[in-house]
Amino acid sequence: MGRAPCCEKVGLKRGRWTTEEDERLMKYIQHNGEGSWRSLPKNAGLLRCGKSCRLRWLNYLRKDLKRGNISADEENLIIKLHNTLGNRWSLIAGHLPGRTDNEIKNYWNSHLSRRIESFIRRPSSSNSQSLPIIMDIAKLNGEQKQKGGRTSRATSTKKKNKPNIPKSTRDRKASAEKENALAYMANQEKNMVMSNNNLVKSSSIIPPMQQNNEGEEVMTSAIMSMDPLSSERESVVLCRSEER
DNA sequence: AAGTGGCTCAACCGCGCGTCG
DNA sequence: CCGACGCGCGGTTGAGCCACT
Repeated sequence: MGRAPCCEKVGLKRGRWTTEEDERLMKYIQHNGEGSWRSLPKNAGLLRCGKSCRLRWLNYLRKDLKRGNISADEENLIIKLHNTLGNRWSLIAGHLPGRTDNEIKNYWNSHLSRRIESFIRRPSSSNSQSLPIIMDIAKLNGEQKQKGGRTSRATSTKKKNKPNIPKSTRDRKASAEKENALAYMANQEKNMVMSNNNLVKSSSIIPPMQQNNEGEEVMTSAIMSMDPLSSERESVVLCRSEER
């Protein structure tokens, strides 16, 4: 049983888009507007899945897209937003005009996460460009689920049929390194909370969501900055997310 | 020059949510 | 109320490029 596929995949084209397909899609949307993605390919004469058309339009063909490198300002904003929003790339993208969620997600995975990992691996290095370590108390408490709204894929029960087994030795190595890094980060984060018990008595005491003066629920998170010249924790700031 | 590994990013996949009949 | 449908989202994949040996 299960859910019907989003579209009939038999006979549909996949992979890279050709310029001809791009033009066809752009022309169609210019005349008919966005939406109705399911019927769009048929109406536009494209041998593509509706989803594929939507993705191509949103991530590549839209006029308001900003191409080129992510600026330092944008990068800082991404880091800040990722702290408050987590892996909610579409929300983060909403704060960065002309950038797509896919672009930000890729940038995070290929640039920023690696930089954060490498910084943590060398906490006493003299790298003054190092990023602040940003962490979320809710995650330490094992409370990753957000309240209401769309649930994060990370928390969903996925991979029933597809165990995450890397195929090549290269992939296995990368996977193992990533796991080591994540375990290390988790350990570091726990130590941070424990070693700053003036502010955080115990991660289990601080609720992941707290109420503000208006009675609204807000997420509490801790931003910990580390002096690159010292292995000591320099400061700990409790902050609240802007919106939830 | 050929082989290998690392990186980037466009595209795909699968699932959750909102809407509608 | 319930199920089907369409959309949107986040995670993952893999082709292509580049650097290094």
